[in-house]
Amino acid sequence: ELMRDRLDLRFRETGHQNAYFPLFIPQSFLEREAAHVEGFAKEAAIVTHTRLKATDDGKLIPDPASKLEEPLIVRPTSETIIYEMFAKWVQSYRDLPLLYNQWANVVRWEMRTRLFLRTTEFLWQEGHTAHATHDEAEAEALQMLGVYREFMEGYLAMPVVVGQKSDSEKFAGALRTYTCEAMMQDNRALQNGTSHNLGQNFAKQFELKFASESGGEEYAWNTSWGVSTRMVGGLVMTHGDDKGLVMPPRVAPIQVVIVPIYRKDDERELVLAKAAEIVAALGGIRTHVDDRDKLTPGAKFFEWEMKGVPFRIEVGPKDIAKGQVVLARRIPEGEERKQFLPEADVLGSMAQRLEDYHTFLLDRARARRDANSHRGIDSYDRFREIMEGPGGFVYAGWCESAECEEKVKEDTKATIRCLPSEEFRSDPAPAKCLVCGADATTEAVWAKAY
RNA sequence: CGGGACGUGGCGCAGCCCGGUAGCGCACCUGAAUGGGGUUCAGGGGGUCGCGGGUUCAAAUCCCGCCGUCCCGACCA
Repeated sequence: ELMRDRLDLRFRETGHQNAYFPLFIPQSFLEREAAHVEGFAKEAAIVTHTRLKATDDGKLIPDPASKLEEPLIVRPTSETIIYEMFAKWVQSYRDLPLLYNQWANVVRWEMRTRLFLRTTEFLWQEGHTAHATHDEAEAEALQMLGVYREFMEGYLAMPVVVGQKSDSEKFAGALRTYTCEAMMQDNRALQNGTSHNLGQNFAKQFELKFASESGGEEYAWNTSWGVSTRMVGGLVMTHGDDKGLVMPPRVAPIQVVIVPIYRKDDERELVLAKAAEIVAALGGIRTHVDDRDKLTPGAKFFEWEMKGVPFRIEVGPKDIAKGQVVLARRIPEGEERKQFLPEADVLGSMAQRLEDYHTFLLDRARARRDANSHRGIDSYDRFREIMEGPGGFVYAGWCESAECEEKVKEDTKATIRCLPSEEFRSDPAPAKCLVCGADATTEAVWAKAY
Protein backbone atom coordinates (compact mmCIF):
# COMPACT_ATOMS: atom_id res chain seq x y z
CA GLU A 1 0.00 0.00 0.00
CA LEU A 2 2.82 2.39 0.86
CA MET A 3 4.54 1.50 -2.38
CA ARG A 4 1.40 2.10 -4.39
CA ASP A 5 0.65 5.39 -2.67
CA ARG A 6 4.12 6.68 -3.30
CA LEU A 7 3.99 5.72 -6.98
CA ASP A 8 0.54 7.28 -7.35
CA LEU A 9 1.86 10.50 -5.89
CA ARG A 10 4.62 10.60 -8.48
CA PHE A 11 2.19 9.75 -11.27
CA ARG A 12 0.02 12.66 -10.24
CA GLU A 13 2.99 14.95 -9.95
CA THR A 14 3.92 14.08 -13.51
CA GLY A 15 0.44 14.94 -14.75
CA HIS A 16 -1.24 11.54 -14.85
CA GLN A 17 -4.69 10.56 -13.70
CA ASN A 18 -5.80 7.22 -12.35
CA ALA A 19 -8.54 5.46 -14.29
CA TYR A 20 -9.98 2.01 -14.68
CA PHE A 21 -10.63 0.08 -17.87
CA PRO A 22 -12.46 -3.22 -18.50
CA LEU A 23 -11.12 -6.59 -17.43
CA PHE A 24 -12.36 -8.43 -20.53
CA ILE A 25 -10.93 -7.75 -23.94
CA PRO A 26 -12.70 -8.93 -27.09
CA GLN A 27 -10.43 -11.40 -28.85
CA SER A 28 -10.52 -9.35 -32.04
CA PHE A 29 -8.82 -6.45 -30.24
CA LEU A 30 -5.77 -8.57 -29.56
CA GLU A 31 -5.74 -9.75 -33.16
CA ARG A 32 -5.31 -6.22 -34.44
CA GLU A 33 -1.64 -5.83 -33.53
CA ALA A 34 0.52 -8.57 -35.06
CA ALA A 35 3.41 -8.54 -32.58
CA HIS A 36 0.88 -8.44 -29.79
CA VAL A 37 -0.78 -11.60 -31.08
CA GLU A 38 2.51 -13.41 -30.99
CA GLY A 39 3.37 -12.06 -27.55
CA PHE A 40 0.20 -13.00 -25.74
CA ALA A 41 -1.69 -15.66 -27.70
CA LYS A 42 0.23 -18.44 -25.95
CA GLU A 43 -0.66 -17.36 -22.44
CA ALA A 44 -4.28 -16.27 -22.45
CA ALA A 45 -7.19 -16.92 -20.11
CA ILE A 46 -10.24 -17.13 -22.33
CA VAL A 47 -13.91 -16.63 -21.50
CA THR A 48 -16.02 -18.71 -23.86
CA HIS A 49 -19.33 -19.22 -22.07
CA THR A 50 -21.65 -17.17 -19.90
CA ARG A 51 -23.56 -19.85 -18.02
CA LEU A 52 -23.01 -23.11 -16.18
CA LYS A 53 -25.34 -26.04 -16.39
CA ALA A 54 -25.83 -28.96 -13.98
CA THR A 55 -25.33 -32.41 -15.41
CA ASP A 56 -27.19 -35.51 -14.27
CA ASP A 57 -24.39 -36.47 -11.89
CA GLY A 58 -24.48 -33.09 -10.19
CA LYS A 59 -21.42 -31.59 -11.87
CA LEU A 60 -21.36 -28.23 -13.54
CA ILE A 61 -20.35 -27.75 -17.16
CA PRO A 62 -20.37 -24.66 -19.39
CA ASP A 63 -23.79 -24.50 -20.95
CA PRO A 64 -23.22 -25.13 -24.69
CA ALA A 65 -26.18 -22.88 -25.44
CA SER A 66 -24.39 -19.95 -23.83
CA LYS A 67 -21.25 -20.06 -25.96
CA LEU A 68 -20.05 -16.58 -26.87
CA GLU A 69 -19.93 -15.52 -30.47
CA GLU A 70 -16.58 -13.89 -29.78
CA PRO A 71 -14.44 -15.05 -26.88
CA LEU A 72 -13.31 -12.54 -24.29
CA ILE A 73 -9.73 -12.52 -23.11
CA VAL A 74 -8.87 -11.66 -19.54
CA ARG A 75 -6.47 -8.77 -20.07
CA PRO A 76 -2.80 -9.72 -20.14
CA THR A 77 -2.21 -5.96 -20.49
CA SER A 78 -4.57 -3.24 -21.58
CA GLU A 79 -3.07 -1.48 -24.58
CA THR A 80 -5.72 -2.70 -26.98
CA ILE A 81 -8.79 -1.87 -24.96
CA ILE A 82 -7.41 1.46 -23.80
CA TYR A 83 -6.38 2.61 -27.27
CA GLU A 84 -9.79 1.58 -28.56
CA MET A 85 -11.19 4.08 -26.04
CA PHE A 86 -8.53 6.70 -26.69
CA ALA A 87 -9.51 6.64 -30.36
CA LYS A 88 -13.02 7.68 -29.40
CA TRP A 89 -11.79 10.49 -27.18
CA VAL A 90 -9.27 12.15 -29.44
CA GLN A 91 -10.24 14.35 -32.39
CA SER A 92 -7.75 17.16 -32.28
CA TYR A 93 -4.21 17.85 -31.16
CA ARG A 94 -5.92 19.93 -28.49
CA ASP A 95 -7.15 16.66 -26.91
CA LEU A 96 -3.59 15.48 -26.44
CA PRO A 97 -1.74 14.35 -24.50
CA LEU A 98 -3.81 11.70 -22.73
CA LEU A 99 -2.04 10.67 -19.54
CA TYR A 100 -3.64 7.78 -17.65
CA ASN A 101 -2.67 5.11 -15.20
CA GLN A 102 -4.59 2.16 -13.87
CA TRP A 103 -3.99 -0.32 -11.09
CA ALA A 104 -5.38 -3.64 -12.16
CA ASN A 105 -4.93 -7.37 -11.96
CA VAL A 106 -3.84 -8.97 -15.20
CA VAL A 107 -3.55 -12.61 -16.20
CA ARG A 108 -0.82 -14.33 -18.17
CA TRP A 109 -1.08 -18.09 -18.33
CA GLU A 110 2.62 -18.87 -18.26
CA MET A 111 3.62 -22.51 -18.38
CA ARG A 112 5.60 -22.12 -15.22
CA THR A 113 5.02 -19.70 -12.38
CA ARG A 114 7.40 -18.45 -9.71
CA LEU A 115 6.13 -17.02 -6.48
CA PHE A 116 5.96 -13.22 -6.66
CA LEU A 117 8.12 -13.12 -9.79
CA ARG A 118 5.84 -14.72 -12.34
CA THR A 119 2.37 -15.52 -11.10
CA THR A 120 -0.56 -16.33 -13.34
CA GLU A 121 -2.50 -13.40 -11.96
CA PHE A 122 -0.70 -10.33 -10.71
CA LEU A 123 -1.40 -6.80 -9.57
CA TRP A 124 0.34 -4.04 -11.42
CA GLN A 125 -0.05 -0.50 -12.55
CA GLU A 126 -0.01 0.24 -16.23
CA GLY A 127 0.37 3.76 -17.48
CA HIS A 128 -0.94 4.55 -20.95
CA THR A 129 -0.43 7.79 -22.78
CA ALA A 130 -1.06 9.28 -26.19
CA HIS A 131 0.97 12.15 -27.63
CA ALA A 132 1.09 14.29 -30.74
CA THR A 133 4.73 13.63 -31.57
CA HIS A 134 7.35 10.94 -31.38
CA ASP A 135 9.65 13.09 -29.30
CA GLU A 136 6.99 13.83 -26.75
CA ALA A 137 6.22 10.12 -26.40
CA GLU A 138 9.91 9.31 -26.12
CA ALA A 139 10.34 11.92 -23.40
CA GLU A 140 7.36 10.47 -21.54
CA ALA A 141 8.71 6.90 -21.74
CA LEU A 142 12.06 8.05 -20.39
CA GLN A 143 10.48 10.23 -17.73
CA MET A 144 8.50 7.30 -16.34
CA LEU A 145 11.55 5.06 -16.44
CA GLY A 146 13.17 7.73 -14.29
CA VAL A 147 10.22 7.74 -11.91
CA TYR A 148 10.61 3.99 -11.50
CA ARG A 149 14.30 4.16 -10.93
CA GLU A 150 13.94 6.94 -8.39
CA PHE A 151 11.31 4.88 -6.57
CA MET A 152 13.32 1.66 -6.58
CA GLU A 153 16.46 3.32 -5.32
CA GLY A 154 14.89 6.00 -3.19
CA TYR A 155 12.23 3.87 -1.52
CA LEU A 156 13.09 0.22 -1.98
CA ALA A 157 16.84 0.79 -1.58
CA MET A 158 17.18 -1.41 -4.64
CA PRO A 159 19.84 -0.21 -7.09
CA VAL A 160 19.02 -0.78 -10.75
CA VAL A 161 20.77 -0.64 -14.08
CA VAL A 162 18.66 1.23 -16.59
CA GLY A 163 18.82 0.88 -20.31
CA GLN A 164 17.09 -0.21 -23.48
CA LYS A 165 15.98 -3.71 -24.37
CA SER A 166 17.36 -5.47 -27.43
CA ASP A 167 14.89 -6.10 -30.24
CA SER A 168 14.37 -9.70 -29.20
CA GLU A 169 13.59 -8.73 -25.60
CA LYS A 170 11.42 -5.70 -26.21
CA PHE A 171 7.68 -5.52 -25.58
CA ALA A 172 5.40 -7.05 -28.19
CA GLY A 173 4.42 -4.09 -30.33
CA ALA A 174 6.84 -1.51 -29.02
CA LEU A 175 9.23 0.71 -30.92
CA ARG A 176 11.60 0.75 -27.97
CA THR A 177 11.46 -0.77 -24.49
CA TYR A 178 13.33 0.63 -21.52
CA THR A 179 13.96 -1.33 -18.37
CA CYS A 180 15.18 -1.23 -14.77
CA GLU A 181 17.26 -4.31 -13.99
CA ALA A 182 18.13 -5.22 -10.41
CA MET A 183 20.53 -7.92 -9.23
CA MET A 184 19.27 -10.42 -6.70
CA GLN A 185 21.45 -12.06 -4.06
CA ASP A 186 21.98 -15.12 -6.25
CA ASN A 187 23.39 -12.78 -8.91
CA ARG A 188 20.47 -13.24 -11.27
CA ALA A 189 18.83 -10.25 -12.87
CA LEU A 190 15.27 -9.20 -12.16
CA GLN A 191 13.45 -6.89 -14.52
CA ASN A 192 11.66 -4.66 -12.10
CA GLY A 193 9.87 -2.22 -14.31
CA THR A 194 9.57 -1.30 -17.95
CA SER A 195 8.57 1.67 -20.02
CA HIS A 196 7.74 1.48 -23.71
CA ASN A 197 7.69 3.92 -26.53
CA LEU A 198 5.01 2.22 -28.62
CA GLY A 199 5.44 4.47 -31.61
CA GLN A 200 2.35 4.56 -33.80
CA ASN A 201 1.89 0.79 -33.91
CA PHE A 202 -1.22 0.70 -31.81
CA ALA A 203 -2.56 4.03 -33.01
CA LYS A 204 -2.58 2.70 -36.56
CA GLN A 205 -4.42 -0.47 -35.60
CA PHE A 206 -7.00 1.33 -33.48
CA GLU A 207 -7.45 4.39 -35.68
CA LEU A 208 -6.19 6.66 -32.93
CA LYS A 209 -5.93 9.75 -35.14
CA PHE A 210 -6.10 13.47 -34.60
CA ALA A 211 -6.26 16.68 -36.61
CA SER A 212 -2.87 18.33 -36.24
CA GLU A 213 -2.18 22.00 -35.78
CA SER A 214 -1.41 22.28 -39.46
CA GLY A 215 -4.72 20.68 -40.39
CA GLY A 216 -3.46 17.26 -41.41
CA GLU A 217 -4.61 13.92 -40.02
CA GLU A 218 -1.98 12.13 -37.96
CA TYR A 219 -1.68 9.02 -35.84
CA ALA A 220 -0.95 9.54 -32.18
CA TRP A 221 2.18 8.26 -30.44
CA ASN A 222 1.70 6.00 -27.43
CA THR A 223 3.64 4.95 -24.41
CA SER A 224 2.95 2.37 -21.75
CA TRP A 225 4.85 1.60 -18.58
CA GLY A 226 4.37 -0.68 -15.63
CA VAL A 227 5.61 -2.12 -12.39
CA SER A 228 4.03 -5.03 -10.60
CA THR A 229 3.95 -7.02 -7.39
CA ARG A 230 7.11 -8.59 -8.79
CA MET A 231 8.83 -5.67 -7.09
CA VAL A 232 7.81 -7.18 -3.77
CA GLY A 233 9.70 -10.32 -4.71
CA GLY A 234 12.62 -8.16 -5.76
CA LEU A 235 12.58 -6.42 -2.42
CA VAL A 236 12.63 -9.72 -0.55
CA MET A 237 15.46 -11.10 -2.65
CA THR A 238 17.51 -7.92 -2.49
CA HIS A 239 17.56 -7.32 1.26
CA GLY A 240 16.31 -10.46 3.00
CA ASP A 241 18.55 -12.75 5.03
CA ASP A 242 18.30 -16.01 6.95
CA LYS A 243 16.40 -14.32 9.75
CA GLY A 244 13.69 -13.19 7.37
CA LEU A 245 12.55 -10.05 5.65
CA VAL A 246 14.47 -6.80 5.75
CA MET A 247 12.22 -3.85 5.04
CA PRO A 248 13.71 -0.66 3.65
CA PRO A 249 12.54 2.04 6.10
CA ARG A 250 10.74 4.28 3.65
CA VAL A 251 8.27 1.57 2.72
CA ALA A 252 8.27 -0.34 6.01
CA PRO A 253 4.68 -0.46 7.33
CA ILE A 254 6.18 -0.36 10.82
CA GLN A 255 9.42 1.58 11.09
CA VAL A 256 9.92 1.30 14.83
CA VAL A 257 8.42 -1.40 17.00
CA ILE A 258 8.32 -0.83 20.73
CA VAL A 259 8.50 -3.91 22.93
CA PRO A 260 7.50 -3.19 26.52
CA ILE A 261 9.21 -5.29 29.19
CA TYR A 262 7.34 -5.96 32.41
CA ARG A 263 6.32 -8.59 34.93
CA LYS A 264 3.69 -7.33 37.29
CA ASP A 265 0.61 -5.29 36.59
CA ASP A 266 2.00 -2.09 38.07
CA GLU A 267 5.10 -2.44 35.94
CA ARG A 268 2.96 -3.07 32.92
CA GLU A 269 1.05 0.12 33.50
CA LEU A 270 4.23 2.12 33.96
CA VAL A 271 5.94 0.69 30.90
CA LEU A 272 2.93 1.00 28.60
CA ALA A 273 2.54 4.62 29.63
CA LYS A 274 6.18 5.17 28.68
CA ALA A 275 5.62 3.36 25.36
CA ALA A 276 2.73 5.71 24.61
CA GLU A 277 5.01 8.66 25.36
CA ILE A 278 7.58 7.32 22.97
CA VAL A 279 4.99 6.85 20.24
CA ALA A 280 3.85 10.44 20.71
CA ALA A 281 7.42 11.71 20.65
CA LEU A 282 8.04 9.81 17.42
CA GLY A 283 5.10 11.50 15.70
CA GLY A 284 5.40 11.12 11.94
CA ILE A 285 7.26 7.85 12.28
CA ARG A 286 5.28 4.66 11.78
CA THR A 287 5.38 2.94 15.16
CA HIS A 288 3.76 -0.04 16.79
CA VAL A 289 3.63 -1.01 20.45
CA ASP A 290 3.66 -4.78 20.83
CA ASP A 291 1.62 -4.99 24.02
CA ARG A 292 0.53 -8.57 23.53
CA ASP A 293 0.45 -10.38 26.83
CA LYS A 294 1.33 -14.05 27.07
CA LEU A 295 4.19 -13.67 24.62
CA THR A 296 7.68 -13.38 26.02
CA PRO A 297 9.84 -10.48 24.90
CA GLY A 298 12.20 -12.91 23.18
CA ALA A 299 9.40 -14.32 21.04
CA LYS A 300 8.44 -10.80 20.01
CA PHE A 301 12.02 -9.95 19.09
CA PHE A 302 12.20 -12.90 16.71
CA GLU A 303 8.84 -12.15 15.17
CA TRP A 304 9.60 -8.52 14.38
CA GLU A 305 13.00 -9.42 13.06
CA MET A 306 11.41 -11.94 10.72
CA LYS A 307 9.01 -9.27 9.55
CA GLY A 308 11.93 -6.97 8.85
CA VAL A 309 11.02 -3.99 11.04
CA PRO A 310 13.96 -1.57 10.83
CA PHE A 311 14.26 -0.60 14.50
CA ARG A 312 13.16 -2.02 17.82
CA ILE A 313 12.98 -0.11 21.06
CA GLU A 314 12.81 -2.11 24.27
CA VAL A 315 11.71 -0.35 27.38
CA GLY A 316 11.36 -1.79 30.88
CA PRO A 317 11.18 -0.57 34.47
CA LYS A 318 14.97 -0.49 34.82
CA ASP A 319 15.31 1.64 31.70
CA ILE A 320 12.67 4.07 32.86
CA ALA A 321 14.54 4.45 36.15
CA LYS A 322 17.72 5.26 34.23
CA GLY A 323 16.06 7.39 31.55
CA GLN A 324 17.28 5.04 28.86
CA VAL A 325 15.94 2.67 26.23
CA VAL A 326 17.38 -0.29 24.41
CA LEU A 327 17.74 0.24 20.68
CA ALA A 328 18.31 -2.53 18.15
CA ARG A 329 18.57 -2.19 14.37
CA ARG A 330 17.45 -5.02 12.08
CA ILE A 331 20.83 -5.06 10.35
CA PRO A 332 23.40 -3.70 12.80
CA GLU A 333 26.45 -2.01 11.37
CA GLY A 334 29.58 -2.01 13.48
CA GLU A 335 27.64 -1.56 16.68
CA GLU A 336 26.42 -4.15 19.15
CA ARG A 337 23.08 -5.73 18.42
CA LYS A 338 21.59 -3.85 21.33
CA GLN A 339 22.57 -0.39 22.44
CA PHE A 340 21.61 1.16 25.76
CA LEU A 341 21.04 4.82 25.02
CA PRO A 342 19.48 7.83 26.72
CA GLU A 343 15.81 7.97 25.76
CA ALA A 344 15.98 11.58 24.64
CA ASP A 345 18.89 10.83 22.30
CA VAL A 346 17.07 7.96 20.64
CA LEU A 347 13.84 9.87 20.17
CA GLY A 348 15.68 12.89 18.83
CA SER A 349 17.71 10.86 16.35
CA MET A 350 15.15 8.36 15.13
CA ALA A 351 14.24 10.12 11.88
CA GLN A 352 17.90 10.47 11.01
CA ARG A 353 18.60 6.86 11.95
CA LEU A 354 15.88 5.72 9.56
CA GLU A 355 17.41 7.78 6.77
CA ASP A 356 20.85 6.40 7.54
CA TYR A 357 19.47 2.90 7.50
CA HIS A 358 18.00 3.46 4.05
CA THR A 359 21.36 4.67 2.80
CA PHE A 360 23.06 1.73 4.43
CA LEU A 361 20.76 -0.78 2.72
CA LEU A 362 21.10 0.93 -0.65
CA ASP A 363 24.88 1.12 -0.39
CA ARG A 364 25.08 -2.47 0.72
CA ALA A 365 22.97 -3.65 -2.21
CA ARG A 366 24.94 -1.49 -4.64
CA ALA A 367 28.26 -2.79 -3.32
CA ARG A 368 27.05 -6.36 -3.76
CA ARG A 369 25.86 -5.65 -7.27
CA ASP A 370 29.11 -3.93 -8.25
CA ALA A 371 31.17 -6.74 -6.78
CA ASN A 372 29.31 -9.12 -9.07
CA SER A 373 29.43 -6.97 -12.18
CA HIS A 374 32.18 -7.77 -14.66
CA ARG A 375 33.59 -5.30 -17.14
CA GLY A 376 36.36 -5.62 -19.67
CA ILE A 377 35.46 -9.23 -20.46
CA ASP A 378 36.60 -9.82 -24.04
CA SER A 379 36.98 -13.58 -24.07
CA TYR A 380 33.91 -15.67 -24.73
CA ASP A 381 35.42 -18.55 -22.74
CA ARG A 382 35.86 -16.27 -19.75
CA PHE A 383 32.28 -15.12 -20.15
CA ARG A 384 31.04 -18.70 -20.13
CA GLU A 385 33.09 -19.41 -17.03
CA ILE A 386 31.41 -16.54 -15.22
CA MET A 387 27.92 -17.58 -16.31
CA GLU A 388 28.49 -21.22 -15.44
CA GLY A 389 30.01 -20.21 -12.11
CA PRO A 390 29.03 -17.28 -9.92
CA GLY A 391 26.95 -15.44 -12.51
CA GLY A 392 26.34 -11.73 -12.27
CA PHE A 393 26.20 -8.89 -14.79
CA VAL A 394 28.70 -8.93 -17.63
CA TYR A 395 29.19 -5.67 -19.54
CA ALA A 396 30.61 -6.36 -22.97
CA GLY A 397 30.59 -5.33 -26.60
CA TRP A 398 27.91 -6.55 -28.99
CA CYS A 399 27.64 -6.43 -32.77
CA GLU A 400 23.85 -6.20 -32.45
CA SER A 401 23.25 -9.38 -34.40
CA ALA A 402 20.40 -11.58 -33.24
CA GLU A 403 22.61 -14.60 -33.97
CA CYS A 404 25.19 -13.66 -31.36
CA GLU A 405 22.45 -12.90 -28.85
CA GLU A 406 20.83 -16.28 -29.50
CA LYS A 407 24.12 -18.16 -29.27
CA VAL A 408 24.77 -16.77 -25.80
CA LYS A 409 21.32 -17.82 -24.72
CA GLU A 410 21.82 -21.34 -26.00
CA ASP A 411 25.30 -21.70 -24.55
CA THR A 412 24.73 -20.14 -21.14
CA LYS A 413 21.04 -19.24 -20.66
CA ALA A 414 22.16 -15.68 -20.12
CA THR A 415 20.31 -12.97 -22.03
CA ILE A 416 20.90 -9.35 -22.80
CA ARG A 417 19.27 -7.53 -19.92
CA CYS A 418 19.71 -4.14 -21.50
CA LEU A 419 21.87 -1.84 -23.54
CA PRO A 420 22.87 0.33 -20.61
CA SER A 421 22.19 4.04 -20.53
CA GLU A 422 25.22 6.30 -20.72
CA GLU A 423 25.70 6.45 -16.98
CA PHE A 424 26.31 2.70 -16.79
CA ARG A 425 28.50 2.26 -19.85
CA SER A 426 32.12 1.21 -19.63
CA ASP A 427 34.97 3.59 -20.29
CA PRO A 428 36.58 2.90 -22.63
CA ALA A 429 33.71 1.38 -24.59
CA PRO A 430 34.25 -2.28 -25.48
CA ALA A 431 35.65 -2.55 -29.00
CA LYS A 432 34.65 -6.05 -30.06
CA CYS A 433 31.56 -8.20 -29.92
CA LEU A 434 31.88 -10.62 -27.03
CA VAL A 435 30.58 -13.47 -29.16
CA CYS A 436 31.82 -13.11 -32.75
CA GLY A 437 34.71 -10.71 -32.26
CA ALA A 438 33.47 -8.30 -34.94
CA ASP A 439 33.49 -4.59 -34.20
CA ALA A 440 31.04 -3.81 -31.44
CA THR A 441 28.33 -1.31 -32.28
CA THR A 442 27.00 -1.10 -28.73
CA GLU A 443 27.57 -2.30 -25.19
CA ALA A 444 25.26 -4.85 -23.59
CA VAL A 445 24.68 -6.18 -20.09
CA TRP A 446 24.35 -9.95 -20.03
CA ALA A 447 22.97 -11.96 -17.12
CA LYS A 448 20.82 -14.90 -16.25
CA ALA A 449 17.41 -13.56 -15.47
CA TYR A 450 14.32 -14.52 -13.54
C1' C B 1 4.54 -32.22 -22.80
C1' G B 2 9.67 -34.64 -21.02
C1' G B 3 12.74 -35.83 -16.38
C1' G B 4 12.59 -36.32 -10.91
C1' A B 5 10.45 -36.34 -6.09
C1' C B 6 6.48 -36.31 -2.80
C1' G B 7 1.06 -37.06 -0.86
C1' U B 8 0.40 -39.55 6.97
C1' G B 9 -3.89 -34.38 12.68
C1' G B 10 -3.96 -27.06 11.03
C1' C B 11 1.62 -26.75 9.45
C1' G B 12 6.42 -29.46 8.97
C1' C B 13 7.81 -34.49 9.10
C1' A B 14 9.13 -39.85 10.92
C1' G B 15 7.15 -44.68 10.28
C1' C B 16 7.07 -48.02 4.60
C1' C B 17 12.78 -51.37 2.86
C1' C B 18 11.64 -56.08 6.84
C1' G B 19 2.96 -55.98 7.16
C1' G B 20 0.63 -56.65 13.51
C1' U B 21 -4.00 -51.42 13.56
C1' A B 22 -0.19 -44.42 13.87
C1' G B 23 4.07 -41.27 16.23
C1' C B 24 7.30 -36.69 16.75
C1' G B 25 8.03 -31.24 16.51
C1' C B 26 5.30 -26.76 15.98
C1' A B 27 0.44 -24.81 16.56
C1' C B 28 -4.20 -25.25 19.60
C1' C B 29 -7.01 -25.92 24.77
C1' U B 30 -6.64 -26.12 30.55
C1' G B 31 -3.77 -25.10 35.06
C1' A B 32 0.42 -23.35 37.68
C1' A B 33 4.97 -21.10 37.81
C1' U B 34 7.76 -17.79 34.59
C1' G B 35 8.64 -13.08 31.86
C1' G B 36 15.46 -8.05 29.27
C1' G B 37 16.55 -13.15 22.81
C1' G B 38 11.87 -18.26 20.12
C1' U B 39 9.53 -19.78 28.72
C1' U B 40 8.91 -24.27 31.79
C1' C B 41 6.24 -28.18 33.89
C1' A B 42 1.77 -31.05 34.15
C1' G B 43 -2.62 -32.41 31.69
C1' G B 44 -5.78 -32.43 27.08
C1' G B 45 -8.30 -32.35 22.11
C1' G B 46 -7.57 -33.41 17.06
C1' G B 47 -5.72 -38.14 11.80
C1' U B 48 -11.11 -41.67 6.00
C1' C B 49 -2.44 -42.47 6.41
C1' G B 50 -4.49 -38.74 -1.59
C1' C B 51 -8.37 -42.13 -4.19
C1' G B 52 -9.81 -47.03 -6.11
C1' G B 53 -8.77 -52.06 -6.53
C1' G B 54 -5.72 -56.45 -5.31
C1' U B 55 -2.61 -59.88 -2.04
C1' U B 56 -3.06 -61.35 3.23
C1' C B 57 -5.71 -63.85 9.26
C1' A B 58 -3.96 -58.66 9.22
C1' A B 59 -2.00 -53.07 4.79
C1' A B 60 0.23 -46.26 6.17
C1' U B 61 3.68 -50.38 4.96
C1' C B 62 3.55 -55.19 -0.49
C1' C B 63 1.30 -55.14 -5.87
C1' C B 64 -1.70 -52.60 -9.88
C1' G B 65 -4.30 -48.33 -11.59
C1' C B 66 -5.74 -43.35 -11.03
C1' C B 67 -5.64 -38.37 -8.98
C1' G B 68 -3.00 -34.33 -6.97
C1' U B 69 1.22 -31.29 -5.53
C1' C B 70 6.17 -29.59 -5.87
C1' C B 71 11.07 -29.24 -8.26
C1' C B 72 13.99 -29.22 -13.00
C1' G B 73 13.31 -28.39 -18.35
C1' A B 74 10.51 -26.56 -22.67
C1' C B 75 7.66 -21.36 -22.36
C1' C B 76 7.98 -16.27 -20.44
C1' A B 77 7.64 -8.26 -21.42
